[in-house]
Amino acid sequence: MIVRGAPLSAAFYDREPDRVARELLGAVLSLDDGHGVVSGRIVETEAYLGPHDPASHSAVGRTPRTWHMFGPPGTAYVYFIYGMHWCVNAVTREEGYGSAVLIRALTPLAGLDRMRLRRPKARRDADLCNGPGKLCAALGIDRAFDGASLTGGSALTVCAGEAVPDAQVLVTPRIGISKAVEWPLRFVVRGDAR
DNA sequence: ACGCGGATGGCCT
DNA sequence: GGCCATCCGCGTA
Repeated sequence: MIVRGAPLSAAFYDREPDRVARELLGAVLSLDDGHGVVSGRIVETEAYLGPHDPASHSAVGRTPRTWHMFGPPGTAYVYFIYGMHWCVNAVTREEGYGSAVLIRALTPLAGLDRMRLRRPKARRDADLCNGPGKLCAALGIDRAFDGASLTGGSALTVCAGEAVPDAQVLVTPRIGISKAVEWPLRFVVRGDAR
């Protein structure tokens, strides 16, 4: 069975973040930690448009924390939040612009045994990766991957998967933010995330 | 099935 | 000093 195609290219990411967020649904995020591959199908994303988007980290400018959000398209921007969680983004548009897509949920595909070890509190497999902090814990994504390329050549990659038809895509406002709360920039595969 | 609050630490003002 | 692009457990129903 084919669950994973070629890595998505820099050209894929070098477009408007909402477009990339929509098309990232169905793609496969995978991390090879040297013992094997841990991966999941992307089922929830959010677009952060850039410096003019009040909810975007890039709105504060290029600081040490937000540095890699201004990197070239296809870069991983990984940040630490609430004193204990990591979250991973895929940088979009041209280098220096500052837009990205937050990966919010995965359906586990491979390496479930390793995910369970890293997420002992998950009672069901469905709870392994159904949140931005949870999926980073399950895959073992942390500061070490901030600035890594997702387009191949690093241990963390995003590969083509089965396309998700429009009829299965739900668009809603973004979650957990306090600015620009109405903007419809969250993309969810119906019935698959949350 | 909800809603609420505590944990926990780095970063910007 | 205050604010987080969160998660989890506990309370009420």
